[in-house]
Amino acid sequence: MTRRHNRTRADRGIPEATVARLPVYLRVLHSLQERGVATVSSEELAAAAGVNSAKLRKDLSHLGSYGTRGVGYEVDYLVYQISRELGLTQDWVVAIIGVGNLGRALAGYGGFASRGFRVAALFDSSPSVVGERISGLTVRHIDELESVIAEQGVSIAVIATPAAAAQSMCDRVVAAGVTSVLNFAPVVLSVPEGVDVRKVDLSIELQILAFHEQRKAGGPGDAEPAETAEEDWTGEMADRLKTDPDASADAHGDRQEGEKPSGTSQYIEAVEA
Amino acid sequence: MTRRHNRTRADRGIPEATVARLPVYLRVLHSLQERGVATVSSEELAAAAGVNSAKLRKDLSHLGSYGTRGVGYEVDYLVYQISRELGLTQDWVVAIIGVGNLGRALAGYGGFASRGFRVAALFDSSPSVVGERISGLTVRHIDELESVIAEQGVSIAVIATPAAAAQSMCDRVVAAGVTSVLNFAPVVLSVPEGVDVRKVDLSIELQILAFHEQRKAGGPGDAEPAETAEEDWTGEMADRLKTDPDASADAHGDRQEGEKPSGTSQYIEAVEA
DNA sequence: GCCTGTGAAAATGTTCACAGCA
DNA sequence: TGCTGTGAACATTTTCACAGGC
Repeated sequence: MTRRHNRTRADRGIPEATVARLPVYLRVLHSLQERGVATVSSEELAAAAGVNSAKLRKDLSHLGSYGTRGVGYEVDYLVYQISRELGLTQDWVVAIIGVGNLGRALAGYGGFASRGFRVAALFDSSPSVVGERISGLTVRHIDELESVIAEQGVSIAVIATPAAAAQSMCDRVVAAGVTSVLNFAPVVLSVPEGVDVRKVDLSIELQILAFHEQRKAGGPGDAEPAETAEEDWTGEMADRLKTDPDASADAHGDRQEGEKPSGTSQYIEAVEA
Repeated sequence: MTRRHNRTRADRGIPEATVARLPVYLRVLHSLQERGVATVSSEELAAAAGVNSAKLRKDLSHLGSYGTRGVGYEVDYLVYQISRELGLTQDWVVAIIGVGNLGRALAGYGGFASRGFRVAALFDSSPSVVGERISGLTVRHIDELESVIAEQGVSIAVIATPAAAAQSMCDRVVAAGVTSVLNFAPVVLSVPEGVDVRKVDLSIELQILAFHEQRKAGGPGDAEPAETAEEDWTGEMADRLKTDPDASADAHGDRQEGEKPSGTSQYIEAVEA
């Protein structure tokens, strides 16, 4: 009883794994539209999306029976169905918090244009940034956060502040009514029930790649797989691994990293385009 | 028989889901180190990392028995073990391809400093960018890609080019010897066996949030769950959904999007003022 | 008594393989 | 014949719950 109606055809319960792939299918379908392709088979679509065709068919079957046996899927129709399922047939109002290097890149990113998202406001705390015009928007001071979010009906906030400011900014946007947060700061945000958070994190991605890269060579440290517990561990190694960065307070508030490696601070994560 | 040695204690087969979480634990542990915390329980660590404690314990158990019953885990030691497992006790040489808004943000991102990653080169094709100095590095022309990758021993490439250039740049870095790629361009990259690709994609994340956001309101279109197949579909809706953006070629080669709402692009620019 | 490490159960996700419709 | 839609097998991941060491 997740939703009000009694389960129908496609059922309202689409698996998370499927939801995460629908945007990929949609992107491929869009480019097929551009190339004037009218129909596509699960095999072709799957190949272009980088998944196996059985998986693609099962994914699409969760939305309903939108294909034609012996033929394939009609591109336009499928685009419409997936868009509708993802909620892209309506507009979502987005606010970007933190206008540093990353925030600028995001604000200037035409990808929001991928229909469905409208960046309505940019916020920063630094006087040297507030008032600046970026991609057609004037950067506002975070003091205006609550009022602007309410006025504009922002429902998605993109947090692109330094790690130290992320949680407090998150708390504020949530208190102001935002129910979805996309976090680019390298911290684990905690939010109340009912609020969704997704994170994008460059250093995590790099570390995962490093893990596999190491495997291609040969096990951890590229040496013996470490048999016993204490093995080659020495207290002094702890120091080599100490100079942390992450959650370290930025002393200040909302300046983005990059320019000056202020103290030990660094980080501010990832991104996207 | 994944690796050469016969399975030992921790076994070389760490689940992917676990690998993806280790960096998060590591980040939390680093901040505990900074705060001078010497020991932590699975409950505390899990809470800070935003996961359930049973999951955390199982994850760590894949690395070995590094905890003490009745006590918890020694922070320094765990940092060392996770770092080693992730391959962060050695340095990985990184190259960033594409120095647009995003590439700059990435290049200036101190997060690489999180030990283990060293940005050794920046590449772009635009004459107006080549030669520029960013974060201590001089931007090189992509013609030098192959030679620099070989010289510097780059093993991880970060692709921050427009969608249209991504696959060809990927092919080149792979041919030059790179075996791990972090892709920020909105395209599905295809690579030969043995090469790892991870993607970071803003619009996909936003779309996933939109899906859940829509659910909080009420089903697709916020209207009837669409009973029959043809339902409210009309051909004209196809047009509303056509003017794609994403995979659309940028005509040029390596300029980042944002500045010029090239052609059909919408939103972003016009919005607000 | 407290907290780790882990079997076993449950849930989720993937792949196979084929029935059945166009 | 060709390709979708889907049961059923398989694989992975999560969660439970508790045995056992400190």
